[in-house]
Amino acid sequence: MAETLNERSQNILEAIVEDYIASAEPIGSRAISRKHDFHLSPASVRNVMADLEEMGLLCSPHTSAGRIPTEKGFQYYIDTLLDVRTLNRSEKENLRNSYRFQNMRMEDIMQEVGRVLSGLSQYTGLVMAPKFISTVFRQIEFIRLSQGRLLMIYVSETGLVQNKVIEADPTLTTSDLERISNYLNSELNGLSIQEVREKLNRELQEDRISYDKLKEQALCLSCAALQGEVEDQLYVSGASLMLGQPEFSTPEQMQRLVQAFESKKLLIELLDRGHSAQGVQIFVGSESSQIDLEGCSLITSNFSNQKGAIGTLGVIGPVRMNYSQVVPIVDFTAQLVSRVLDREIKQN
Amino acid sequence: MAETLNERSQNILEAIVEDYIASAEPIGSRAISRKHDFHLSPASVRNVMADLEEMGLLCSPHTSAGRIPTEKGFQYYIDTLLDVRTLNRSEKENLRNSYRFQNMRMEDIMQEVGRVLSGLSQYTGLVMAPKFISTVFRQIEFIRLSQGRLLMIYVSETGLVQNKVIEADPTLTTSDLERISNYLNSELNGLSIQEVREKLNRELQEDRISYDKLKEQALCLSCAALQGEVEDQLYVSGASLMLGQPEFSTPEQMQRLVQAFESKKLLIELLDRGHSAQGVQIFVGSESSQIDLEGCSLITSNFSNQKGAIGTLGVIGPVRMNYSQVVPIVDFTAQLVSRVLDREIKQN
DNA sequence: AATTAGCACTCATCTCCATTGAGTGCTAAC
DNA sequence: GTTAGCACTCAATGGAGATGAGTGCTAATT
Repeated sequence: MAETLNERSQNILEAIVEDYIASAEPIGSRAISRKHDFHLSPASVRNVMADLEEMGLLCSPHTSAGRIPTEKGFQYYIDTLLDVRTLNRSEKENLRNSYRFQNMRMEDIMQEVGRVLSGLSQYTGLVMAPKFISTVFRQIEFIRLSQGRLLMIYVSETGLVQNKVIEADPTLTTSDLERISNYLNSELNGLSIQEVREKLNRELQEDRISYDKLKEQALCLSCAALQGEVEDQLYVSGASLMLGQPEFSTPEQMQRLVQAFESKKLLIELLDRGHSAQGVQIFVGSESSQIDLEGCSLITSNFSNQKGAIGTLGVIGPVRMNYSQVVPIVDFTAQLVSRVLDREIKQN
Repeated sequence: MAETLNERSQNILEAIVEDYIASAEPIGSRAISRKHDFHLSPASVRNVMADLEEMGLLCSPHTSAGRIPTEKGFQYYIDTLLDVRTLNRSEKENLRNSYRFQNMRMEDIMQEVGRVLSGLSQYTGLVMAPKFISTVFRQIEFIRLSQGRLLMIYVSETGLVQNKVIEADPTLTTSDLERISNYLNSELNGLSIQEVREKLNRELQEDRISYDKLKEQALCLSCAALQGEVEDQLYVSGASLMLGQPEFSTPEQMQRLVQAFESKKLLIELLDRGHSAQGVQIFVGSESSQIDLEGCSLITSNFSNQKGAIGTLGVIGPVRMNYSQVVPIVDFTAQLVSRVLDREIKQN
C-alpha cells in the first residue's frame, strides 16, 4: 500500500473496481475506454492496467479475460478512493422509518436490526448484542428449579435479559433467595459488570472474617452467577442473500458459507476484532484469515449506550460488495441503535 | 394406498426404496436381481417394476435409467414395510450419553438437542421449545425500563424464561411492582397459562365493582403480560448437512432451502401440524405442501413434562432419508427430553 | 402360465474437435 | 506519450460420435 498512484491510474483503478462491483465480471480495457470519458484509447488503458497488475492491485483470471481487482486492490480503493458520503436528511429519515422498535425486547431489537441491515444491503446482516461484561447491573433474581439448582435471571440497565442455571446450597429457602436478591439489587445497582466483579472479589477477600450470614450467601451466589463467561448472542439475517452472489454460486462454496454462518463462533470472533474501535470498520477478504469465509468482506460498527453496553453490528458480503452504499447504512444504524438503547434506561 | 401388493412386489419395492435411500441413484432391474436373492431374473424384476410404476409407486427419470420411488412409494414403504425397530439397551445408553444437559438453561437444552439430532442423523435437527400457552406458571417479575414501559419476565415450571415489554401506568412505583408480582406469584403459582387466562378473565368481569386497588393493578398488568401471542422458539441445527444431500445439490435448490430454514415461520407451521399427536410422526414430501420445502420429509415427536408443557422436536431431511435409522433416534430423544423437563420441576 | 433369454431401442453422459469472440501484449506509426 | 494494427491466447459454446446402462417386447423355456 506504500505506493502512490498518479491520478490517471487512480481513476482507472476506481473505474475498474466500481464496474466490477456492479457487474461481478472481469473488466476489459475497451469497456473502460468507452464508458468513462478519460479520453484514452483501449491501448493506453491496457498500459495502465498492466502497471496496476504489476503492483498487485489487479489480476486477470486468464489471458483473454479482462482484469479484476485483487483484495489488495479493494483495500487500496477503500483506503484512498472510497468517498463515504453521509446520508442526507431524507435518507436518514427513511432508514429511521425502516426500523420498528416500539415495545420490543432487546432480542427483538437485535433481530430487527439484522433484518433491516440485510434487507437494505442485500447482503447478510450481523448483530452481536451487548456483551454481558459490558453491561450495567440493573436487577438479579433467583428462582429455585430442582433441589440445589437455581435459575439466575439478570437484567441489565438496557433491558438485556440473561439467565443461567447455577448450583447452590440446597438449604436456601425461597425467602432466603428473596432477601439475597434484594440485598444484591441494592448493593450492585448501577455498577458495570466489570465493577461488580471487582467489588465481589474485594469483598470476598475482606469477608473471610465476617459473620454476616446473608452477605456471605449473597456473595457466594452472585459469584456463581456473575463470574463465569457468558456466551455472546449473535443474530444472523439474510444468509440466503449471500448465496445469490455470483462468487458463491457453486455448491461447495454455498455449503462452506452456510457452515460458517451456522457456527456462530467464527462470526463472533470476527466481530470481536473491531470491538474496541470507534466508527465504521472494514475488513477485506483474506484479512479475515478464516478459510471458511474466504472471499468475504465485513463492514462493522459498534453501538453502545451512555453507560457502556457495547455491541457490534454490521454486514458481511462478498469482497466485491458495494462499500459506498453499505458503509453509511451501517454507520447510521449503529448511531440509531445507540440512541434506542439509551431510551431504555430507567428515567428516575 | 388402497391396493395391496403381493409379497414379491412388496419385497422388490422395499429393496428399491432401501437401495435408493443408500445410493440416491435410480435402481435398475439388474442390480435388484443380483444384490438381493429373490431368485428372479432381471426380466421378471422388470415386469414387477412396470406394475409398480403403473400403480404410481415408482417412476423413471427417463427411459434408460432405473426406477426411483415416488413420494407415494415412500409413503407406502413407511406405512407398511418400514419396521421401526426400537433401540437396544446399549444404543439407548449411547444416545443418552450424547446429550449433555447438566446445568443448562432451557435454551441450551433445546439447542443441544438440535445439535445432537442433526449430528446423529446427518440431516437437519429441529426443536421447538414448549409453547408458552402450554407451560405452567412459576413466577413473574416486572422491571421498570423507561417511564411507562415495563419489562415482564415470566418463568415457567420447567425453567423456560420468556420476557416481553409492556406499557403500563407510569405512576406505578417500584414497590407497587414488587407487591403486584408477589400477589400474582402466590395467586397463579402452579396454574397452566390456559388456566391463568381463564382466571384473569373471570376476575376481570367480577371485579368491575371491587375497590381493591392492588388487585386491580395486578389484573391489569398481568393481562398485558400474559394475554398476547408469544412467538414460538425454534432451533435449527445442521442446515448445512442438508446441502450435502445430492437432491439439493444445485445452487437454486440450496438457496431455496436456506431461505426456507431462515424464515422459521414455515418450519414452525410444519411442526405445529403434529403438535397434538402422540409418538413419532412422519410427513413425506409434498404432503408438506410448501413449495420451499419440496423434496423434504419430516420426522417429529412431541415431548412434554407431566404438567403439560409441550414442545416438538424432529429431523428434516430429503424424502429419501433413512427412516429406519432416524425414527428411533427421534422417538427416544423425545422421551429423554420429557424426562429432563420433569427433572427441572421444583421438588417441594 | 410363469419365467427368462435375446434383442432392438432409448437416451443421458462423455469426449473430441472446431468455431467464436473477447481481451491481451507487442510493435511500429503518429 | 498515445494509439492503430495485428498476432496470439483461451474460456465458452455447440455439434458429432461413441459409450453404456437400462428398458420393453417377443419368443423360447420350464
